[in-house]
Amino acid sequence: MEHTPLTPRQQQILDLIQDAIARTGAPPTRAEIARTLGFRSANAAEEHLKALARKGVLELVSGTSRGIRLVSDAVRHINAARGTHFDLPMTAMQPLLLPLVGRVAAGSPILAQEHIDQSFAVESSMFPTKPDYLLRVRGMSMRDAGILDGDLLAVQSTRDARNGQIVVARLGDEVTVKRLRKSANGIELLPENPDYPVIQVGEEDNFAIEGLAVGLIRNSLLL
Amino acid sequence: MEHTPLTPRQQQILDLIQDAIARTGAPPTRAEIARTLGFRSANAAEEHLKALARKGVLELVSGTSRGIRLVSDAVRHINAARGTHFDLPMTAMQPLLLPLVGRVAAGSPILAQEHIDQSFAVESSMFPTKPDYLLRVRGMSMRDAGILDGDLLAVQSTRDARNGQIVVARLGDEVTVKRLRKSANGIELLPENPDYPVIQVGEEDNFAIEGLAVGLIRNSLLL
DNA sequence: CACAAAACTGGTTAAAAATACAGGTACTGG
DNA sequence: CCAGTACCTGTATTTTTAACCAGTTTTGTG
Repeated sequence: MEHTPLTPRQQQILDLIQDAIARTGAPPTRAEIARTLGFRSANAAEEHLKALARKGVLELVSGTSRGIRLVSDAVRHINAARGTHFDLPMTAMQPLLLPLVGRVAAGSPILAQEHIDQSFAVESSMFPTKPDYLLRVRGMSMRDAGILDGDLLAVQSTRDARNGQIVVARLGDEVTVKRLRKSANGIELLPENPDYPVIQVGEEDNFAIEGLAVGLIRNSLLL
Repeated sequence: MEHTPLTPRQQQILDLIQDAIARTGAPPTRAEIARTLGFRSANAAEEHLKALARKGVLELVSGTSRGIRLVSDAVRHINAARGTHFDLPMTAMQPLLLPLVGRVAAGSPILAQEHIDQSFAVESSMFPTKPDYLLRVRGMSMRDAGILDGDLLAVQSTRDARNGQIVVARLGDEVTVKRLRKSANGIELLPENPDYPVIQVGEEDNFAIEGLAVGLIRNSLLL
């Protein structure tokens, strides 16, 4: 059952399906195909799928959503997806594996246990300074600095921060992210949200700077 | 993510999902899970999925059929390891080289030329959906969503966005980042900053969704 | 030119699917 | 004993999706 060659358009549809599977883990719907290619009707996609099914490169499972099965023969390089991204030779980058440590208190500080959820590989050149770990931010006390609940803060372990920098600070057993202010009166930790109080650091507070915020990653942007 | 171990039942659900993907090429629906395990209500499956999502072994894509995404095994295995940071086994990660395209207008939109400044390698599992490029955000129109001037927005090229998602949209020659609102009255682009106006999309506006914001990287945090 | 296949637009309909809500049982740690 | 969690049943509602029908435009070919 040697297949009739595919038309360019049909090949495009097939590539799109492979790409969707690679991206999302599931085949696309008719409507998604149509939208991606700019069709104004899902029926255009439907007919293409039927044509591809007739030619034997895929199989349609009737009545089930996303019921498109690629026939194994059509297993080709998934990388020939979209021109915009491509895989990187393994040797080309210098990855750091940064542990993601448990959620930090950011509001009225909650204790943060040093529990490593998982790790992320990031390129060492991604941030101006090499971070040592990622910290999941809890709370909205730094909202106006664009640091939101759930964000991953890239932190460099250091005891040495300058005035005005955003730091990870420990107060007793609790860890918090704040802007540092050193003045004649002593040290203050400033939230970036008027709903939260400024923290005055006392002598007996068991205070320490744990690290310096050097970057931020947000992966919870999608609804 | 063995921080919370799975219950036997939850492990069973997870195995079932992997099996379904292996056999049919797509994740199962709630009803299919329920049927396979003999549940009389699909809601039982729904709740198991939510529990698994809370424990981080999978992700649920809201509103889409079969919207179950398994978090890559590789990532989970790495998590068992500890230490501050260390080099990554070559096989363990799948790096993407994302081009950083020129600045986007975010305020009163300025045109954005598609000029690739440089590229960044990121781990494909860093964001819930695979991005295609990074876009440097210009302006403060999305300030209250925590997207600031200079941030790198991870964008997936797609024409297909849901109501309320943050999109990269083109209006004529200009590119802008806004929250999408689709209603009976038509399409609106909402800024997340009261100082900026809501954009009503007209029929003749040469409007198109360029992509979907899936994540954010800020490397300008250091003073 | 004539004609067919390919490639669509536009609309309809019924099934499939997600998802919320309101319960109900069994077990477990404090 | 109580609260919390895991694990379910059953019902309901709204989207999403597949699938079909009836046309139109484009394109290649004899």
